[in-house]
Amino acid sequence: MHLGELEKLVLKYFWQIKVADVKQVYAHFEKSRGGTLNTIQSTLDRLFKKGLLNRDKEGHAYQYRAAKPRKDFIGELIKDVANDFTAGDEDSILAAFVSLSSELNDGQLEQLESLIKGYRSTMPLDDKA
Amino acid sequence: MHLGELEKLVLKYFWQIKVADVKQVYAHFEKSRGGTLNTIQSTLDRLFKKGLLNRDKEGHAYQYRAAKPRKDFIGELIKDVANDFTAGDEDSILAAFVSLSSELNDGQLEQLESLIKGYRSTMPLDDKA
DNA sequence: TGTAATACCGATTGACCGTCGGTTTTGTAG
DNA sequence: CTACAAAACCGACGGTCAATCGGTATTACA
Repeated sequence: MHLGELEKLVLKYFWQIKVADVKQVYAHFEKSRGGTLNTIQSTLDRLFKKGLLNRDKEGHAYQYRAAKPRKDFIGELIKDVANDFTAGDEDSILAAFVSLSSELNDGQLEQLESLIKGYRSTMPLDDKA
Repeated sequence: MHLGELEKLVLKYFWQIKVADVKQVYAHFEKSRGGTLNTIQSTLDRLFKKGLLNRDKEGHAYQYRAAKPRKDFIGELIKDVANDFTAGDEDSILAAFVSLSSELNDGQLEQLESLIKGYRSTMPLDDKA
């Protein structure tokens, strides 16, 4: 899944704002980067067609929403990266963790460790996920 | 850093093969996907210009090598993804871990945990990395 | 120094994003 | 029910970039 620069900005905006129609999105980006409402329109449409935004018509305009939480989306993208570059006989997700780990300092490692403990106590018996 | 499909394949190939010249790479991909030697040539050149392959001339031909280990490269890509989609006030790398964590099953969590223990004992005093 | 091997250059095609003007559709007010 | 305004939709264009490949320049070595 490849996203353009504006698409990324818009998606990030939706994770903050939860719901918005085209005019709201346009109002938000107008000052910071110019462009016309139509540009935003087609960007929302492209994101919708990519399955990254949902929408339902409410009165005149569509109300758009992020189709999935940011965490899920980032997780998928990372999985894609890992799959793209990991040999078929490896655990690509674990490989991704290993790759990322080298970027961590000690404090972050601590946080990560407790994070994992949290996960393991939350779903201790689910090993077929 | 955006890579095309062939570029990804070639890069993966180099992580296996370590060193190769254009003819070798061409020989490898000729059967599986066709194309001409020139296509491989320009792909290697593009990867070289992107800094993903190194090369030195040896006799007639360049000998190409991956410029960095696979793990480093994946780590960077993941960092990019995290930065692209994480709000400025967050720890994007940690956020990436959190995102990825939800993809893990219990067995993988165990492996990850011991992995982290390994890291922490390897560099226990380096908290400014 | 000639020649074959190789690198380099340039052009083309096909995606895809950002951009926007113009037209069609549609909700709603009167 | 109809007219109007608001919004969606369509189509086009420019720019970027990967893949492709033919042709030309370069170069190592016999």
